Amino acid sequence: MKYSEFDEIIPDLKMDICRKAYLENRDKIRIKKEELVVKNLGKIFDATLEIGILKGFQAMTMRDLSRVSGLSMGALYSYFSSKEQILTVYLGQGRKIIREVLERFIMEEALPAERLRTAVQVHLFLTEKMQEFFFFSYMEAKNLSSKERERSVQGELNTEKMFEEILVDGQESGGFKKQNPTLTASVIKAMLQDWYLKRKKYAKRNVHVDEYADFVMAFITPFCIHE
Amino acid sequence: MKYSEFDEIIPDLKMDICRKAYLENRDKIRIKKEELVVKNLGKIFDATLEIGILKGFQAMTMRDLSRVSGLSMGALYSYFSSKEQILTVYLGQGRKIIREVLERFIMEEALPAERLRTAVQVHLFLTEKMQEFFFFSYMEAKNLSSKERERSVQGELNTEKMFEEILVDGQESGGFKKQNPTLTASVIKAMLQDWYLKRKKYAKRNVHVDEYADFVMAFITPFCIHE
DNA sequence: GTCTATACACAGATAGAC
DNA sequence: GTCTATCTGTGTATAGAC
Repeated sequence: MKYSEFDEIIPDLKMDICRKAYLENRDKIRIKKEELVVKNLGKIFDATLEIGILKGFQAMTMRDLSRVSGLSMGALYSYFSSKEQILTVYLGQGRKIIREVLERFIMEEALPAERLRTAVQVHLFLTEKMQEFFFFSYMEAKNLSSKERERSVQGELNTEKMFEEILVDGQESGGFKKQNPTLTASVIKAMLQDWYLKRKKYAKRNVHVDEYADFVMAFITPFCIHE
Repeated sequence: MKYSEFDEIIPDLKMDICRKAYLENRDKIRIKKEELVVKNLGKIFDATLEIGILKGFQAMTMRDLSRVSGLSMGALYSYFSSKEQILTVYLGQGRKIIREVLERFIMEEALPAERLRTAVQVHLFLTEKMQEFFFFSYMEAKNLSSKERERSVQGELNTEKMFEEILVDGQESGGFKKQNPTLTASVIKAMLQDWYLKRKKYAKRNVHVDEYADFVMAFITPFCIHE
């Protein structure tokens, strides 16, 4: 699969986050017209991401957010009861959407070697599509409440677990070399994270996500798979 | 080399940072007794690191810093003229010390394969020894002034460049497989960064830094070196 | 539903006593 | 050199007009 194909298949994730955020927080949001809420949540989340990436969530003021989103301070507080809640809801819903997409794509493949390739590709393609969100999410995880932070860490561990299972499966059903699957999954994940944490570096070097995916596969193959 | 050996050879880096910070900022620091300044800079930097890791530098207040460091607000401001300056001086001096140590250890080796192993080990050992500093430095780089942030990015690129040079050298003088040295250096660095960014995860799994170093070498060897 | 104006708390920074 | 007390700006959050 190429990124261009993936990009066409995948739905509008931004809007999904907003709609899900509305549905799960209807009781807390004072505004009632669904269309309006979804539209304004979009403005709020976009602005949060933009400012948050630039100077961090803590340093973002509600006045900043008001200015960039185009909503007044008063309006913002009829969607969220606190600044902290914006972060919690945004990152929480994003995490759910991401998990859904990852699971949907990766479950399709049967052979371990193909599942490994697909997992690497889908992970990279998804982080390419939502690079800013992933970056922001990574950097701001520590500012979440301990309960939410725990969930965030767990989400990362699940991704790693998925790679570990593919590796164990490959070792058992043949074709994969014997190695420590936990550590291997861990460093594969580190390579994938570099793509969204250092996006600008790769852009400057004109490395396309398809090229990076191929490279990562070429790198891990001689260690993981008999040839 | 084992981490335990490295740990014994290496000087007291914390104190080096404080002493260097004093020497380069004598004009800006209102206190004049060297011994006293170095001691109090130690308290200030330790407290900054402790609070900064917990909730981020932006969220740390000068009152927090006063409480944890044991110095009054007034005293803090006779060492630094602003909160921002504490970050700039601390990260800047840390970066210099780190570069010195890296260069000193890695220049010793002659053969590319040995230099690669040493570079991996020294990098991991250094980040193990100063894990909190590296973590903090990574997370707070975006809060630096644009000039200082540029230096920070450049520091990372230099590390990568070092790996790239070892790889190119190995390819030219034989023994290393032909591959893209820039991308290879990039993912090696990603694996090394994971060690200090996810320190707690590895601690929970009882993975020692020596084991991780061996694993990283085992992982990159079949891709980089003819066997 | 959205706005402006404002309350109130707390941040960074400084003055001046000791 | 270090402290306490205090100034002043800015932050989050709300009240109430439209």
